[in-house]
Amino acid sequence: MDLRRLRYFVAVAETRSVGKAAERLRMAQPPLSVQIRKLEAEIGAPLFRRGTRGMDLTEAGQALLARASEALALAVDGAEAARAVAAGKRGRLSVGYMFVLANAMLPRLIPELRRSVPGVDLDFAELSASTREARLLDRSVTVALCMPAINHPEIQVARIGAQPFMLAMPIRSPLARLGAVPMARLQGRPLIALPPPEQDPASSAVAALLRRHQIVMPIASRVETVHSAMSLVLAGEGLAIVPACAQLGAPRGIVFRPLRDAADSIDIAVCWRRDSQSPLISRFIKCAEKAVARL
Amino acid sequence: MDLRRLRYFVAVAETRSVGKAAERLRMAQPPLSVQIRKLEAEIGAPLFRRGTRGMDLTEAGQALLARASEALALAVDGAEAARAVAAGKRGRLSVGYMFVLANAMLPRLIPELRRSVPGVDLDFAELSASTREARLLDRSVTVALCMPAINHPEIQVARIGAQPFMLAMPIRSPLARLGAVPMARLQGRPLIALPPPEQDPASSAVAALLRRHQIVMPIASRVETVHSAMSLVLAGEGLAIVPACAQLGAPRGIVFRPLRDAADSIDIAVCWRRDSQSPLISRFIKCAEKAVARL
DNA sequence: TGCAACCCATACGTTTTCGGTATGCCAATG
DNA sequence: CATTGGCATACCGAAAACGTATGGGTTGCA
Repeated sequence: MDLRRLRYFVAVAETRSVGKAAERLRMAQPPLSVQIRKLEAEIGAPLFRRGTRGMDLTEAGQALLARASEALALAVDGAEAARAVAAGKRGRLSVGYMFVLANAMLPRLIPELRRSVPGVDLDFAELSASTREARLLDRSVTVALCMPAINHPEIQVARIGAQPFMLAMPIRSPLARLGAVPMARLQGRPLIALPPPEQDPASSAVAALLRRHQIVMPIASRVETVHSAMSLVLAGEGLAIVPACAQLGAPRGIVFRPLRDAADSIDIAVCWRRDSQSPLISRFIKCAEKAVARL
Repeated sequence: MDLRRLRYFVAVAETRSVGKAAERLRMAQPPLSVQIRKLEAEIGAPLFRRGTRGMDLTEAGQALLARASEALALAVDGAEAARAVAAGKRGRLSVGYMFVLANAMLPRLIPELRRSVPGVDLDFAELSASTREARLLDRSVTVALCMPAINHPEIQVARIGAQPFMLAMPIRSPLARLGAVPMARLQGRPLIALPPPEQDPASSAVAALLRRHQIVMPIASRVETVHSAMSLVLAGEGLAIVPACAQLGAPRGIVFRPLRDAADSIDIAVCWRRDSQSPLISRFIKCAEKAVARL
């Protein structure tokens, strides 16, 4: 069963003539006649009644015509759909993000994406620091918004921005009266820490910052997520050093202050599998850069 | 866009391996590999990710796979449907019948047909004597139950039975007291006649019968249909000479008597276009013969 | 009645394309 | 480092399709 034969068949059925169909198909009449007869032989039944003025579908031919034209349409539609997906005009983009970035970026990013890649199904998934690599590698997300970037040979990274660290504290904290907090004032104060570096590289940046200024902060608690850290800060358990974007969506009762003398910042990056050549990725990066630019 | 390529593509997609797919398709691996690459060239985008352990669909490939397997299924289904229609296992049979036969035959015929050709859509249309040929020739009915047969070079006929003529009269008619009515008793009585021969050959059989017995019956009325004739008989307008099967479904108040000395009968026939080679026709004839046998 | 026009079918030679075999290349494995 | 597994490439023989030329039937007009 050959698709070309079906295409020929449909043409003959629609023009009710081998000659007309041959013209439409830009071919000579005899080979078309042969192909139609071969199709009939393959089916095992006549599909046309040959009259003196052209051809006329038999009942069997009508039964075939309905399905054949549908199959034909599906085949070309399949090719077009594949091309559209390859061109990034259609498809699915699964976006993973880390919670710290959600409140700051998603409200900008999502409308930007819808404008940039209409016709693409978007879905969003929050990633934890411990699973984000796996989610990219098994393709359950196509791109990930990370802070900082993932370091892995199979994963490619585009830096789209950076965030300075800020100190989060309860509003009643004495440090809250300062416009910017000198690093020295952190000495000895309890810290709400995020998971250790092997799970979350962000915490290693904080550790490096403190080490460089020779500050020691006892660890009051380790928590998994930034918003757990916020809860503990609010409860007065200690201070947290977090990227500036964490301010958005933080509970009332917590204030943020820049750290004087600390130029450290943490990268915001888009990460994806090196072998995902989807053109949606570069479009996504453009959108993410725009969303970051307005932070 | 070739259906064979799509079949190959689906096989590779499902087995996730060129080698395995080649085995399933009973062909060598290299030509299959070539065909897949040609398909990718035709689409203009890679459909698979080549890994070290087999092939893996890209997003574009997934988009194609869904449509391709559907198109494939439609194509084979189309071929099967055409074969089924050609074999009379499926399709449509449009049955025309003349009213006189309806009450006598349809109650037997329809269940017989449903048993004999399940899966075939049946539809029924009453035919008038004046249009039955045209309805066959333009294929708006496939077969026609006629009495008597149609005589036309394009129309083929199978005689399936015959009906003797009977005399229809009001129950109060003096002739109703006889078991069989001698032809002579018809002399001079008013006749309800059907359309003249060029429109309805049945009436010519009646005319021939009367002529042979040298009976003259003045024509009280000409009517189009047997059931109009029955109404006039009931109203006392005259007598009617009709095939025996007209008894079924005739109104109360009309009685039927055989005509003594009149061995004439009128054929019941199945008629169809000579070029309608549908196998449903021969099945229909068998069913009609069974239905007639029990009259 | 004869001739031209129309349409589909058949025949044959040329070209395209497909499938098989042999082989190369790369990565993973032991 | 050799072996294995898997896909890609090269080349050749075979099959199928296309085009041209032609036959045969019917319609329509002179």
